[in-house]
Amino acid sequence: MGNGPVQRPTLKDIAQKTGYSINTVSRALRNMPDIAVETRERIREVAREMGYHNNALASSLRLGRTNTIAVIIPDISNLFYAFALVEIERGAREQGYSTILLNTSESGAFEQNAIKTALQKNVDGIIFGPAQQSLDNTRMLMGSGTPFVQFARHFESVNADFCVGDDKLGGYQATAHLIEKGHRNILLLNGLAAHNSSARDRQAGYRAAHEAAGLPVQPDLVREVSILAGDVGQQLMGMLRQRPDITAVFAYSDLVALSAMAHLQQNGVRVPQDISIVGFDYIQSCINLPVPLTTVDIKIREMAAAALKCLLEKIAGPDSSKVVCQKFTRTELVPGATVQDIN
Amino acid sequence: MGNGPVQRPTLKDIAQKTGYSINTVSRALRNMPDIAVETRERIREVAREMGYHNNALASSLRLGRTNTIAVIIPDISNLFYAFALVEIERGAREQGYSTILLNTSESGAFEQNAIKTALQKNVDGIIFGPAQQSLDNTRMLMGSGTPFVQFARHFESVNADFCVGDDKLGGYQATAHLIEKGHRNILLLNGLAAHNSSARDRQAGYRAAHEAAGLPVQPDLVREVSILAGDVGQQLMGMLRQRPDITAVFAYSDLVALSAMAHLQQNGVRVPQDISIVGFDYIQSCINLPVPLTTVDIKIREMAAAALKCLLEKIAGPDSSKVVCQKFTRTELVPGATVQDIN
DNA sequence: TTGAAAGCGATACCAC
DNA sequence: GTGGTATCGCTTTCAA
Repeated sequence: MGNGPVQRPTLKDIAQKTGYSINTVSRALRNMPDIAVETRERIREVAREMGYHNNALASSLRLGRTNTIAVIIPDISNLFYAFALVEIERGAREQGYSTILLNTSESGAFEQNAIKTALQKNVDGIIFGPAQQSLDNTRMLMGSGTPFVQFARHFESVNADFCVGDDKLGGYQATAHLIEKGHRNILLLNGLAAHNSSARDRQAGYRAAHEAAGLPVQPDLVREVSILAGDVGQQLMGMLRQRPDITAVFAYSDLVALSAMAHLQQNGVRVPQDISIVGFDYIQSCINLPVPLTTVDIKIREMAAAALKCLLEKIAGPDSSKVVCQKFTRTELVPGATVQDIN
Repeated sequence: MGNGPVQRPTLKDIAQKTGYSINTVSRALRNMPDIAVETRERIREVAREMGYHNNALASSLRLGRTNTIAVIIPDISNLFYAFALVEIERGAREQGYSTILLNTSESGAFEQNAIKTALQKNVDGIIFGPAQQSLDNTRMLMGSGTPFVQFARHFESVNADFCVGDDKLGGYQATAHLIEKGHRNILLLNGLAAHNSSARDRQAGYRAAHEAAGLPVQPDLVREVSILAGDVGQQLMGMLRQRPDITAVFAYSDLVALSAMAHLQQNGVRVPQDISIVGFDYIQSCINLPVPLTTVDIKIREMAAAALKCLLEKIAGPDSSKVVCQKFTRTELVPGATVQDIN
């Protein structure tokens, strides 16, 4: 019979073993200056021997601070969010914070649970990539008193911090690029605009580019696909049958664009000879793909770093309800080899 | 002057407002049966009004359980780990656990800190994807009493739980496939084998396939690249200059393979006409890429699910030092379009 | 059915 | 320099 799981040693245990009080042990381990050097060394040595680790639960309870932030995002398997997370986690770690990840799968219900979990765990702050199924979750967050920053998407209707890309500009750049290359019938394979500020803004940019060029926006060329499920293929191939005059696709994201390309290829449609494609996000800034996708750089790292910086400022600041940062990272067109000049 | 950050309400606050004791409030909120229905409803209503959230710090401290697991992995921006994480996070959430993510960037030092953080936060268990810079960190984990499962890579020299792919089998399958298609000079673009059981085992498979076919292993055809940095290009192009008789590449991972393809393309080398490529991981099971890469399915989801299941069993079980699971997920060759038959 | 009090492990204030 | 003691917010005996 084993002697059961070994209990982790506590300050008390060290105190008993060394003969000092709990208080002294605590101060010694934290390198407080008012402890005799010998005492400190002795205590630290015993602590090491016993395999002592500070119990963050107890510390945090006492200190009212967990040195933990939560990252709540719609889909960690989306490279955009994955890369953002890397940046956030790294930056947070450097500042002494650990990161709790909560994935919402674009679901409002999961998101609500995620927020509750984060609040219950007393995180010091939250990087919040809203699924935007409803405003309620954001309101809950605002009412909680916990500092948070909206990331990648945001609600225009509330006054809160955000770091997002300039989606309208990006949508404009992508579309204008295609128009410039002679394309007139451009399919917008958008995300679900009803619930997604990025999708809405990119669409606004698409529209603006048409207007600037004196071209009509053709409503049937604006389609929405589920970003997650990847039902891109059917939508796309269906559209191309209906409107064989389509010569270009502006995709909501690089992932949608890549998925579209995969389906086109499977159906013998060549990119860019038959169809031109522009994506969004520039995930190739983080990963080497053998597909030189023309896309819009949304500055993933910059956006992530800005969001973290903003959050840490809010955490340090006296008033978490004060808006510190409402930032649009400036997008940039990245030419690749997926757009054909048909002029 | 604002009235400062609003303090989160506690049981005490609710007790004062309702006139009941802290105890009663606590029991009411947890739906304990020995509370009058009216009392319970009244209390729950007030709690809702006040925006009460259970303080998990205090609960956990008292209960000795955090309902949190840590995932410690080398690189979350690697799609293999990203997809695994999605699976783990989802499964954990379904079982009432939240997930702390700790990224080690393949660094032993970061890994040590990550483990300390996890232990200090009293996570109930750890999914541990070792960077394998040294065995020390794993030993620390074993000595901690906290249940953990090695994920994706593992140390053969210690008796602990793991869920990994059958890397040797996979390496064999990939290499045998190339040999079968007539390739004789196969470049292995491996990870750093000194510190990585996957790299070692895949190389062993590469070797075994050669032996089974009666072919010599050519030492200069085995090269190691940094998986992270992506110095794939230089290594690869250099090798091809040195050994123009190379007709195929077996890459450590799909990411390395994709990166290799990108560089080949930039240098006018065609895949598969000039060079055949086989990858590893089958990330296309999770993402739609317009590159039909021939690869080895390592069963990401299955592996992740198995690791989580194993961990939860250990958490529930009486003795966390008892080894519950040492699993190799069976790999499978996935034919794509990046291998040329040159027979 | 409800309340009082102990205790989880750590930190901070105040004596000595 | 060092040691008591209250406290963080919650759960759990044990009484009433």
